[in-house]
Amino acid sequence: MKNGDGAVPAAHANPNHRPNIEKFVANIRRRYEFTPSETLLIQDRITEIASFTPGEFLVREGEKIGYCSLILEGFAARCKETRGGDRQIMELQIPGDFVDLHSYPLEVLDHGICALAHCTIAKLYHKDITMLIEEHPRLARILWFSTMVDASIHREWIMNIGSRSGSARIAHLLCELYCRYEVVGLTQDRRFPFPLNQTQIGECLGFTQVHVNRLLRDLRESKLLSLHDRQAEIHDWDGLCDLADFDSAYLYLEKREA
Amino acid sequence: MKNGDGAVPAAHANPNHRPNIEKFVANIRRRYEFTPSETLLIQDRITEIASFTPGEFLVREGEKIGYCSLILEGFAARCKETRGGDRQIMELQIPGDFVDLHSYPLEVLDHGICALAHCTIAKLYHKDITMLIEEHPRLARILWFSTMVDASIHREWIMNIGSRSGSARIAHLLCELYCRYEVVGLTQDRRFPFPLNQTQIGECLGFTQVHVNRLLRDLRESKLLSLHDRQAEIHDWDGLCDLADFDSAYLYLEKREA
DNA sequence: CGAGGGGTTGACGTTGTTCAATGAGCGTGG
DNA sequence: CCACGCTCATTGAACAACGTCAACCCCTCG
Repeated sequence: MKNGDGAVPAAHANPNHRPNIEKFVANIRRRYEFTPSETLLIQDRITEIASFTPGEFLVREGEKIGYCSLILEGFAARCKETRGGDRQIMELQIPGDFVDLHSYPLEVLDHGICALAHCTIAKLYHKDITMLIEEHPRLARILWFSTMVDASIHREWIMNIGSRSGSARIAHLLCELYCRYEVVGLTQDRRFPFPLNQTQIGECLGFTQVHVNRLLRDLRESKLLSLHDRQAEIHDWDGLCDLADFDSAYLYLEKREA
Repeated sequence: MKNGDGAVPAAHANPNHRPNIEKFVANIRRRYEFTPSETLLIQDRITEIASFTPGEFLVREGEKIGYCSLILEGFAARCKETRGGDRQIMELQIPGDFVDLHSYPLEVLDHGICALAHCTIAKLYHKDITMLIEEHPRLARILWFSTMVDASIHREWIMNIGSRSGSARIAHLLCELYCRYEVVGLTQDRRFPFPLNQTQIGECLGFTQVHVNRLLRDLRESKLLSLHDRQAEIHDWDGLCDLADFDSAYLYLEKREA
């Protein structure tokens, strides 16, 4: 899974020496003007790349770490463990997500971050973030905004789990991911990467694996969506949005001032 | 029902009269050093006070407003409406909460904020926040932190609704509120203000009013907690925490550096 | 070849919803 | 003052949604 489309207006003359953060930049540029030189500011603060295999934790619940992780490739989840040993997933993270930027103001993370597929991440140390935003207050605003979109996604998940029917919950999860993948250019036709098994889908939505299986069968038989080979395929986008009562406003995909 | 905007032409006609933001400051001082002069910085930017009656909206979903609301007195909720006309509550807000600080980075709010008891709020305009944090970058960090605690609370609610049993969900809700009320000095013994009816409790937890009624009966009969006269009374704190699997870490109540 | 991870299905128990009726408390207008 | 309408809490009975347990399948990997 290499960066297939080297599209970003060359901030990096030499891609071997700077990490490829084009998907993160795509997320920003969807909402703000963002120049190649601003991209460079961030790239130059990244001194470490790390990778994780499925099941490994990027950060553990309660851990105090001095850096934030930007996902370059792969798939991860914010999660907490219940007393009974089960797990609740509270957000899915895809390439381009600045997944634990929350730890910058919070210092200690209330939840863990677990790789669900092989992940490559870039580390940005808190002290470097501090320097960046002191020199470029505009970046502070953009980063703050980015964490507030996470909060908005959390709220929509509360809505999803608390208020929607079983199949609507799954439909909504897939609608969200489709929209987010589209921003970073990882959809083709109506397909996108979806490495979760049925147990993990259940951990997102508060269902057992068996129940997820039955709901997925319903969705398949209604010709709305299907899952194959760690990919999701949406067969009827309008029908899916309608079932899910999906409105992408909470993802804040529109361009803004400033 | 008229809009509460400017309903009260301000306890503010008198410029010497500064709004009482002591509960907000108590929230900050629980986590950060915060001087009286820093308190003044904020007080002097507050030019308007407003009040709202139960059921009125401080902000409507999708509304673009130019200010943030700090709750001085009362009780409010972040909520969204479902297609079916039902409502999901995603966070409860008490005095001292900077309830829609989220709108500062987001500009438009993805959810509404509804008064559940008579509320008095102080308005802080976005342009004034911008000036404040430009001149005092430390405030930016404190405000960002404050919004990240909201995100952490959202995550715990996802956990609550997605993973806990019926009575544990109610127990957890009450444990959280007790801890937050204690920070702002509004508990006495094991009692604190709790103006929600059973329907509204259901809107927080994804239950019907009828089911909430039965769960509350169970909690009462287990001598864990009871609700009277718009107040909650906890009879067995340890037992309640145990049932709820409650750990206050996600509220970030400890003092921090910087 | 067997072990192990994932998906699928059936039978049955539990949790939560729906519909409906009843009562307690409280404010309003006659 | 009482009668009335309103909100809120309470309870029962029928029903739907979801979980639990268990079996079985397919595929991959060693």
